[in-house]
Amino acid sequence: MRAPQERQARLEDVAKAAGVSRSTASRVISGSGPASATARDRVHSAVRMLGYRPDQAARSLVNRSGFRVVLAVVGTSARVLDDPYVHRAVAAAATAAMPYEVGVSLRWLPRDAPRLDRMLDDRTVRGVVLFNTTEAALDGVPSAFRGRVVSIGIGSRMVPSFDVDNGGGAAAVLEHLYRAGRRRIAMVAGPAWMPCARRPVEAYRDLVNSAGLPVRLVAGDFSAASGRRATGTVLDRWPDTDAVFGINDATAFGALAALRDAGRQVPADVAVAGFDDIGYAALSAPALTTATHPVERIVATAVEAVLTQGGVPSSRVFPSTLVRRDSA
Amino acid sequence: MRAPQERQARLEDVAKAAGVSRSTASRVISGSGPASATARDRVHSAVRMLGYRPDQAARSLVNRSGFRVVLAVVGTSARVLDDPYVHRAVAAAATAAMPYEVGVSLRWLPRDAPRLDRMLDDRTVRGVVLFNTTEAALDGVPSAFRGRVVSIGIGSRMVPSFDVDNGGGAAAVLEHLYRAGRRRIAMVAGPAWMPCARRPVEAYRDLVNSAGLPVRLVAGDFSAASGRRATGTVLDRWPDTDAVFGINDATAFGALAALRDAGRQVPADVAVAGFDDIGYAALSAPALTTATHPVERIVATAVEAVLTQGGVPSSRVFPSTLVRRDSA
DNA sequence: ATGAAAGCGCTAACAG
DNA sequence: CTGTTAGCGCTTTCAT
Repeated sequence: MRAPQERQARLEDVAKAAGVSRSTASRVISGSGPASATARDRVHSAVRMLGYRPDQAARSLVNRSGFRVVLAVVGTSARVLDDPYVHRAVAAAATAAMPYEVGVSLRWLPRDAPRLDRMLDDRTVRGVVLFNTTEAALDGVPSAFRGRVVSIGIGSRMVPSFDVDNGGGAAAVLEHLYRAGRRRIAMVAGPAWMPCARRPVEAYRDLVNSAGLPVRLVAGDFSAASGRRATGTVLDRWPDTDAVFGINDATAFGALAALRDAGRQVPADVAVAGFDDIGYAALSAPALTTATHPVERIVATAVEAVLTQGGVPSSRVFPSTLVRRDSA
Repeated sequence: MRAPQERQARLEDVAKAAGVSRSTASRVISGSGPASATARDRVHSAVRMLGYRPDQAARSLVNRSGFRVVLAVVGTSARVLDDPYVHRAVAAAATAAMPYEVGVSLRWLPRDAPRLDRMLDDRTVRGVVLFNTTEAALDGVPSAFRGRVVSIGIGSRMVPSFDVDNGGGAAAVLEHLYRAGRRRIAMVAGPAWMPCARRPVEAYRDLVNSAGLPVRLVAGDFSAASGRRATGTVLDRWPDTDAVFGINDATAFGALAALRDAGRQVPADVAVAGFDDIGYAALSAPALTTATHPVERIVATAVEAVLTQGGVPSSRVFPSTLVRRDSA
């Protein structure tokens, strides 16, 4: 309802309109400190009347609070930032942070030296969202920063975790393969150092152990190229493999390519399944069987947790469900 | 070289160390206003000595400059933000903006009412990068904001443009199809309202006109689903089509799926080509022939242009080159 | 060319 | 519960 061409209302304008002091107005608006019910009402309606929006720069200055969220991706090289999964996450974060009037930055955190403290004592940084984090990186979070760091992946006492139930999702995929009669199932895993790739591997071990199947495990790096390479290795070492489970969809696409190169029919000769259910999964030839990964919701929740200093954020696991298509 | 556990140096510390006043130090550091050579040297070395970094919040407050870059994507619905192309762009922007200590926000701009002014008088916004913009949206940029708005796509006198040479890239792809003997080439275009999809269509018209080929043009919306649908339409209307050119790779993947459904061999019966050279282009069956689109470089250049208020940014066109694979 | 002084808009003691 | 006062760190007139 504010006249369009006027100068932005300041706190002082609100206070004047409400007939209170700046301090009272500030207390009401920021929700910290006491205020009478009447003062509260009058300030709130003045805010609405004037279309007042607090100046974030001024707030940052006095609170030393920072005005951007950093997505810190742990990895062995800066190329981890090229991953479509990371891209989706950044877009989701930038969208989720929009209403808070804070921006998002993207940064590679070297696995060998995940120096989080340097990032956290940067006054421009309001919070950090960790990706693919390791125990070492989590241990490097000083307790003074509790609540300003969250993790998409494993967490710690200090750092709440927001993650997909990739153990459950992987189990669902593997069970599907098993029920379809597959008995010589290979898995292309992620890098061994990556904690978030562990639960799917555990799900795989659980299945092969309990069903008495052979273990056929090869490491990849989440990329399609590595899926292709690793699947080549699988076919060399265990030519009678009848299913390949990729740690993610990109890996599975690489598997499809390798099987095509080798002249194997999918799913007739070899079934293939992935994880994530990215857009292209419905378009590959054959369309990819996989499990869902609600990246957007997870990231949005994590970003809001780090931005909402109010409630202490608590960890949360997001379900993953099987998506049956043609490849398995 | 600064001791790690000390409080961040302020401008006052620098001034003291350099033996000058805060004003002089400020002038030297921000590079505006006069300063003697000696003062300059002393301030610069004090900065280095103390590891001084200006407090962006304080700067924002006094300069009213803003501390985030908004990527504004024009489209008919908020789902335009789901596009992988947009995701890559956001990630690239967040990376490019990192050293400037500013974050990135992502926002949908309704095609019907691209209200840019609301965004530009938001004090938290340092600059805006437009995506898929229309002439109407560009006309809505007040001249007061010259230099604070750049466009990935078409530009205007007020708004510099950074874009791939998609006309040239499309021409290269089409020429490749023609040289391979294709004479009944269909194109799946983008939405008619989208200016950035026009030049490839012009390239298509140029080829069919000059070579006397039939015009087979169907609209899509950049999605794989639309590519699949549109290719179905093409096959219905012109069953003897021997090539399909998609406005982007996603569209081309949809075309591959449609042709598979229809039992056509690619490239034997029908050649398929796309545009963008995204990661999966090398993995589809068959691998997709396409043209490059250096999104990361384009976005990084645009973001730096909007952040570097110094030089008036000038428009720039980035080359696109043919990538021959198996589908055409 | 340089320094003193006055804010940018907000929050947080501290009295009342 | 409320108002007064003093800054947060920086830039920028305005004298000198």
